[in-house]
Amino acid sequence: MVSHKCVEEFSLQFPANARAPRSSRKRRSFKKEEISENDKTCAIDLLATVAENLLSESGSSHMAIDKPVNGVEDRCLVTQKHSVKEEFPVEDEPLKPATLPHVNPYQGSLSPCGVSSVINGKVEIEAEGGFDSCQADLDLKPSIDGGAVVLDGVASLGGSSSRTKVPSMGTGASRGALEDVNLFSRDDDDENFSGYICPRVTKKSPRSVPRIGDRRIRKILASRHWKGGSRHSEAKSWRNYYLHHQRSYPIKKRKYFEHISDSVSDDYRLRSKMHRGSRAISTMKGPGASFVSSDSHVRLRIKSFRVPELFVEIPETATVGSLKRMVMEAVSTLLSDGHRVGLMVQGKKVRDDSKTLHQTGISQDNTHLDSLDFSLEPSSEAPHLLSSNPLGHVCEELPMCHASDMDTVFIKSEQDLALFDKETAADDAKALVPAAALTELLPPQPPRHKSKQQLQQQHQTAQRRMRRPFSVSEVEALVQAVEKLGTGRWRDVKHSAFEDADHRTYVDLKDKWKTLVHTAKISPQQRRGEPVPQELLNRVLNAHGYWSKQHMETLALPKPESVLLL
DNA sequence: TTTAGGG
DNA sequence: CCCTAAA
Repeated sequence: MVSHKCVEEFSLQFPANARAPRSSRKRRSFKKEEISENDKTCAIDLLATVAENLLSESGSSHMAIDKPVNGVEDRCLVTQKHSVKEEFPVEDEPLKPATLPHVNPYQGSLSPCGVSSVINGKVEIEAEGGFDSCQADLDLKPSIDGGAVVLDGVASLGGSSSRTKVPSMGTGASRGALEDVNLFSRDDDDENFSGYICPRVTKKSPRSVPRIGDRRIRKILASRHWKGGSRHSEAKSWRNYYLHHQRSYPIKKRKYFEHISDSVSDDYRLRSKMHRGSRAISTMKGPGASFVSSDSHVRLRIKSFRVPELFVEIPETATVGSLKRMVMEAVSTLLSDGHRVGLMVQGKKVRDDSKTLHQTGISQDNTHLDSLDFSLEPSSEAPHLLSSNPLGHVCEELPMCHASDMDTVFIKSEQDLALFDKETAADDAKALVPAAALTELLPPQPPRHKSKQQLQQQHQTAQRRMRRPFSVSEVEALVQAVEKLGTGRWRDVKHSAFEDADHRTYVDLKDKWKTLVHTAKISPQQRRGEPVPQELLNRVLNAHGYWSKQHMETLALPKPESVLLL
């Protein structure tokens, strides 16, 4: 009948392989590249460890070194009195009473930048925070005292924006260390504030002295790294992973930032706690919004268990889903795999990702902000994400939101806080929302180390696909297929005419048809891009009209035969 | 997963 | 192209 006639009318040649598996949409592939994490060294860690060991032997010290039980918050404390208290995470293996210093679990990643030298047992470090010209000076003076070495630490940090005293960290200017710096630095971070306090060589105290101590330390470090590497193998338990990454995190920096936060605004402060064994990995509440703005932006700070705090600025009109994705993107790059972000507002889980933040109650002018919790939830379906992604890269590589939707998207690490505050203080147009913290992860499975390229790949996957305008021949094939199959069978169209075009999904074809119809309806002057032959557009119009009528009739007369029979 | 539509 | 509600 009609349909038959239609087929006749639009009968065209089609590929014979019209039968194809339903799932033609190919996932974007990922390239892989190995990246070594074992090229990190840090002399200061060694120093600290040396001190620790020596102190443990002597029991005499001016620098208190405690060993809490894998405390996250308790890693290092800074007093306001120019004294430094260091706390080290617990080692997996008990420290051996060795005469040689052990490398402490911070390993190289703790302070990846800066230079120090060991000169006759004296270490001098000047660190620049890169934060409003803050500078930190740390003078460690090991001395022999009855067979015990005492490290006398004095640290101070001064700056216009903060007078907080913090210990500076980091030495070891090895290549690997510098690479780490880059890894954690934003490219546009002129001040090289890379998630750590980055000590640097003081101009007034040039280091041209032999580095016997350094060399020794590095050697030990290297061996330790080797050991550590073996432990990073598959057999490594999650706990090990957890601890390892806890160590890897620039603890000093984090503390530093907390301190800064406190000094800048107590509203930023967040408390975290560990919920080992709990399913919802962690949540953390913060007090209410700090700033209220007029441009309907909500700025969130998310404090992760392992990474410096993140800032998320996102329009209220953005969806919860995009917020979640942003958070997930940022966090997942630092985590292993298999997690997704959950969001709770005032204790209620927000499941509808399509809601806007404003609808959800996440807005600058309500009180829900004090009960905004993010959580990490194991997700079996979640794609494998990076186990460790430099935060700075997260900042740049988070274009998962439509540009049109996201006028401003920030995910900032805390080192930017000061600058940020300064910027916003001027126009006072932003809301700062303390966000929840991700304190602990529940690893569904051992983490996988992701490569640099995977990082880039993730970046790419977060982006919109490359634009690939349809060629005339593609349009021709599409028109042909639609003429034959109709406008409601895009999967068939795909398999009929675009079976081998992996980059053309049936959604793409449907969209293209949509635009073709539109193009055909508008005047040629209004058309853009490669001109489609008018002949093809006419066919588009024809087929569109025809199949539209078909659909209409199908809806109007679902059962014409039965009607006739009646 | 596919379809249908809005963004 | 993306995102999603529905089917």
